[in-house]
Amino acid sequence: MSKQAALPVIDLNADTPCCPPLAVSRIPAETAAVLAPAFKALGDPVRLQLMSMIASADGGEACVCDLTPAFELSGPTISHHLKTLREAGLIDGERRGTWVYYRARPGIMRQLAALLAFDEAAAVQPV
Amino acid sequence: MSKQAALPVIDLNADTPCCPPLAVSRIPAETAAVLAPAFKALGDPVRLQLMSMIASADGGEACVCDLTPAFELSGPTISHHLKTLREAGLIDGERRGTWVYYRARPGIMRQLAALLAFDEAAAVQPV
DNA sequence: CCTCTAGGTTGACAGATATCGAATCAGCGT
DNA sequence: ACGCTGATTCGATATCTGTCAACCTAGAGG
Repeated sequence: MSKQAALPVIDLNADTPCCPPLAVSRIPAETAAVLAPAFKALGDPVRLQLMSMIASADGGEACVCDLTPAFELSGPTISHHLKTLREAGLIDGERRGTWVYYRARPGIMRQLAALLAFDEAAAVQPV
Repeated sequence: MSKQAALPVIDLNADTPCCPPLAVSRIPAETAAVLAPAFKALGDPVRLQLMSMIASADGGEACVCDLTPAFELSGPTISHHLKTLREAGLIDGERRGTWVYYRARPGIMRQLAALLAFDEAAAVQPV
């Protein structure tokens, strides 16, 4: 990474309550355009596993050197998937010496989860 | 791969507690292969809006005749997106007379939301 | 029967994506 | 300096995806 001039990294960092659940009020087109790439990034089995390995890793971060051998895929391919997750705003990478560590961004994950909330309370929307 | 072996409709109906959150334990490859298509289906702005329009519709269902004119897209394109959502197990369609109505499947939505849960309790996993 | 309308299916096409090998970059050791 | 290792970027390619025009199907109503 090193330089991120016009990276499409999503700004939804953490505190933004952002959006009511999908099932409560219709998502505006702009919101959909911003959040869809995050779901898209999770829409690949490899990336979903990568995301889980990173988010559930001890210490909250995972080294690429531990992620790559977990799949029967080449290094460049894993790197590509990590880049996709990064550009979707789901993870954040940091180089420490020889190795690169990734950690999940809790804010956007909570937003996606909130968007998918589907309880009885959500069904009875507050007018 | 992805030559759609058997029925595309996902079996995760409602009651399956299924999986702990992404950030709690590493997702098995099989689970990722099953759930990734659902995220993938939500990874398009049009489908995300369609999903929201359907899930938040009055009575819990929406007519295609109301969905199509909400976008500047052709009928076949909307139909294609609805098929994608249906095959991902996110919605269910029913024809009543001339019109076709779609409604959201709460089970899989709750599963996806649970998978993305990311609270402090999840971060501090029980050893 | 026939016609009309609402949706879905098919075929085709441009653009995106997943994957790899080769090349490149970034640190750490000698 | 040099080489070694981990990670990313580049180039190429096969496949997938979003979109539309054209066509087909299901009901409703003559």
